[in-house]
Amino acid sequence: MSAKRVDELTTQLRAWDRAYYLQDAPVVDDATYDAALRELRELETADPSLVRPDSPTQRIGGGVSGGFSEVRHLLPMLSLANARDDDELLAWDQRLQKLLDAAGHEGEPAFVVEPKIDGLALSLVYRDGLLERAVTRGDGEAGEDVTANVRTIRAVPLSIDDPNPPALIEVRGECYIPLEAFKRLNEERLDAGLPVYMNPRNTAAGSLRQLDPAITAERPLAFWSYAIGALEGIEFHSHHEALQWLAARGFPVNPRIKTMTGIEAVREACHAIEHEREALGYDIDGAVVKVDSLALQATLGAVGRDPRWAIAFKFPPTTRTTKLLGIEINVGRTGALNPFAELEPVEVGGVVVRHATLHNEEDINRKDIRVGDTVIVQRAGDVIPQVIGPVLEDRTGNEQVFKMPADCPACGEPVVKNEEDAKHFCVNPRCPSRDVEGIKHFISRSAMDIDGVGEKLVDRLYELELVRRSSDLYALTVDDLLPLEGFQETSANNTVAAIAASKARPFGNVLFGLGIPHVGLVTAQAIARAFGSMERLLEAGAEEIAEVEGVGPIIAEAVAGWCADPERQAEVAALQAAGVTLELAADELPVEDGPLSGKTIVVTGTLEGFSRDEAKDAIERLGGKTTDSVSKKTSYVVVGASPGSKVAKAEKAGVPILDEAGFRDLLGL
DNA sequence: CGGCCTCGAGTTCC
DNA sequence: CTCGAGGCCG
Repeated sequence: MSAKRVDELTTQLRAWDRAYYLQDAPVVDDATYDAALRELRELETADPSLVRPDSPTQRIGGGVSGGFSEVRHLLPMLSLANARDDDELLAWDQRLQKLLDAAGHEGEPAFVVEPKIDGLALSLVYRDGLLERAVTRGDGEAGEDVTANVRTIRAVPLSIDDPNPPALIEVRGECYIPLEAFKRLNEERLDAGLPVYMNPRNTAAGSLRQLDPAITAERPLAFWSYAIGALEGIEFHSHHEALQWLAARGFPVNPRIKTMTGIEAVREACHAIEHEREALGYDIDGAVVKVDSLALQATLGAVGRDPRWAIAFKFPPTTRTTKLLGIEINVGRTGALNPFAELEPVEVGGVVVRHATLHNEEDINRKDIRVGDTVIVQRAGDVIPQVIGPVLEDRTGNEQVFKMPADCPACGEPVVKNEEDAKHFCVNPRCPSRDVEGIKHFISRSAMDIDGVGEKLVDRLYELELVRRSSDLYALTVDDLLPLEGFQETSANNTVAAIAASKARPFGNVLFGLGIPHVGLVTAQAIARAFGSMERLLEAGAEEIAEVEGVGPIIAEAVAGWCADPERQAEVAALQAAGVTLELAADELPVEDGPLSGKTIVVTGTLEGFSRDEAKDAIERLGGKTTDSVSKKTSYVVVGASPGSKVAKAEKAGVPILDEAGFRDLLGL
């Protein structure tokens, strides 16, 4: 009896959810909806055996979570290349046509054009039809597990409406807050005397990161599905087929998504969406164009992290005008003088902008930006604000043309500018600004990752002459910190401990932290692996350094020059004395005698189970070497999806070709 | 030598 | 995220 009623109520509530979120047409008032939900909850309380995992009452169930764990995506979530205007869109189409012609495809491909929702990308994994996991995009490789919070979003189905759901399907889409709901939310907050939220996107992001799902449940989050990721037990042939499949099974799919042929139709569709922008009821920042056929998508592949088969057509960003109060200069750790605009605060696209970068003197003068001008400020999406140019009609004649100072604003030494460089440089090696920025670089996440020492603290420690070089950090004591404002026994202890903990950072990160010009994290790690220790690197000459993969004469010279400087050598010695790791750990050492020793392996195309880095890591851990180009010396070429020209080259050179399964065998997996 | 790709450096805001 | 520059393939 009750079981039947539970079924009825579940079906009814789901239909209402769908009407509300999919057709944007609520068919019942809140009271009726709540009454049905309450009745269902009572029945379930009376007989807990009736509770189904996908019952509408089970949206808030997880309780308070203890933070969010990082989860690796089943397949990387790619980013999108941008087209800022029609020309760039047409250029993309031409590149596409050329690649397709080369691949023997005839005629124009079909495209799908979709509004690009300004929200947060999510990955929803359904196993056997039930929502198992929801993860934020993160860096594309791994994101945060927000399952408990996403379950509270009524637009997200807890189960797939299908009697025979696939074993596994990853649904991707955008979580967002509709503008109307956002306005209402802010009105409620005003009434309650709470501060209002700035914009829907950030509020949606904040809502998903709530530790208590009950709070997330109260936020008006919505969802559009727009892609499929990992799959098992089902196959699609085109993007629009996948979207239709989703729409038929209870997933919200944006009704403005259209399929068409020919770039001219695509262009018109993009502009049509742009014209509708204000009337949509949610924020968008462009249109996304995708090649419809999944086979063609595979043929086209990706460049870096951007798939070649899709592009984001960006709408011109929101712009505002404001007054340019002044132009200030930062001196970076490399000595580069970076001018930035001091602006009268102005709200652009939901954020108050006070500063904007101005790149260099030439750029400022080419745009004819003068201090005192009314300037146009632009902010695309949530990207860095830019000063586009002056409003010439507002000129009074009192504006000042900008000139880069002749002396460094931080140390007063003369500034140097080479003809061929765009930037001015302070070349004083003891410039305080360069020192401080160097220390900030040292503590940064990718370098020593010293939590508990922030930029402000570095500034203060430098002023107080407690820390003048990075190595001085390791001499800091609790007694040094206690007199500083904001430090108690506990916080001082934590800071000292965090600094000490950084001594164990891998050599590659330490080398990066030293701040050698042209040496970023990737290059630092390559050099670290090639030399094994700081000691060996210091002995090496430029020529030997240039043999490292990805290092040419310019970088090699920069490294050798750095190593030859007695002051740098003293700094290295101080770090050594402090106990900082200056050599590879045992598990990072090039394996002398592994199963792949002496083998050179090239990986091409996209592998299912490995990112490029992971594949490289796995090979190196077994003693093998990886390179990018196929030659007679290559032992194997590992070929993933959508490979490039390397396959043909491998065949020609008679190099054995492995697919992913063969690669796993090789690795002994 | 030209073009493509990858990497480095600096930046803003919450 | 973007711009510029270094490295490397063709």
